[in-house]
Amino acid sequence: MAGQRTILHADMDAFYASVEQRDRPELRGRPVVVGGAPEARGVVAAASYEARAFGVRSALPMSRALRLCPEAVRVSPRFDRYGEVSRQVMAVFRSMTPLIEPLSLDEAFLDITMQTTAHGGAEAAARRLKAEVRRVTALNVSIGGGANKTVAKIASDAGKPDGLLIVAAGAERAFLAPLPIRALSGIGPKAEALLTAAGIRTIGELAEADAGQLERMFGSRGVQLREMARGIDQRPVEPVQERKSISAETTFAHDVVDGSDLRQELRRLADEAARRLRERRMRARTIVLKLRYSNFRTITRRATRAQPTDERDVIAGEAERLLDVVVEPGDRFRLIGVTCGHLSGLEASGQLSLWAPGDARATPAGDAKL
DNA sequence: TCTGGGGTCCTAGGACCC
DNA sequence: TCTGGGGTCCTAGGACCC
Repeated sequence: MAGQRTILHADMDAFYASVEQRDRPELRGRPVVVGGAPEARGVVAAASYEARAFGVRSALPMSRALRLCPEAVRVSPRFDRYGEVSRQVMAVFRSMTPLIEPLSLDEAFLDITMQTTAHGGAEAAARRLKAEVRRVTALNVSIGGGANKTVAKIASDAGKPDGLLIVAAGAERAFLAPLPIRALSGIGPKAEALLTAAGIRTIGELAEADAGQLERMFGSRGVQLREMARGIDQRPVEPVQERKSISAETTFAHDVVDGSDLRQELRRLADEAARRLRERRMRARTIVLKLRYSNFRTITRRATRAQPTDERDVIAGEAERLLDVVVEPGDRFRLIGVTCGHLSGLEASGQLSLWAPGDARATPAGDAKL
């Protein structure tokens, strides 16, 4: 049995919106919404706390967000910029422990089990991290801590914004019990609806639920969910994770019927995917074409090749072949995309290559997945 | 109100082999 | 005349996360 661990979950507050407010002082104190234009069918990628007061949330259609909050300033995302700031933040985390697992540009797990004593406890360590992130980036980070990932993650959410909440050893189950099931990572709209229909609304009720019933509802995941609800979670913090796919997709501002328009965008996406494959010194064996019809029905079609590739023309050719099989005259599409999967490093496909820092999702440079 | 773009993981069925 | 079991690879769709 592993001993008691100390896991932190660090999560930047309203990250993209906060970076914009920091970089553009005229935006401070105002509702800021980062995301695509409403005319281009954009959605909200991040909303400042001023905007959240109007009910604006991530993933909301931008048209609706701006109706909820007409005085909001919409800002197009600058992912390169967020990436730069992310690297600074991850470097701060890494200065405390090498055991960090980035989950996105603005979020990471840290295993500080070995550092806790030296820092005078988990709370002191978290306080130090918050101060250092603020010093380096002038941004706020919320930190949650506890015996495992589930507890740490929910604790960081519970403390937001600018939060710091450490759940004491032994108090996990009592901490989780009153919270809604939706607070658990892994329970989305569908699972929530199923559980609610079964009379299960809180994490505490999930912890007490019948194992057989959960297994019928969710398969093997059902029992895992109940364990999480009981505050039990042995998943390690994994600093290095292999990238499994690279994708590029476009939602058209207006539905597309014309085949040559589809083809043109598809070639552009293939080019983009190929470029990113080469950047990471990787090759793909599977090419996946993704199409979303105007009625939102989404299909995928894939082709697996004997040899991995990073060539634009090969990727485009496979994707176009799949497109020809699927598209019927008169079909209307709102999205087209390409995914390259079944990835291998160059050395695995017969070429000499040194270890490439871009290969892993988490790297020493703090390159979170983009 | 009309739904992004980047990902991960899981399930289930079919082909094929021994 | 009826019909194994295990393993691997592949495909399509869906739930979920940030």
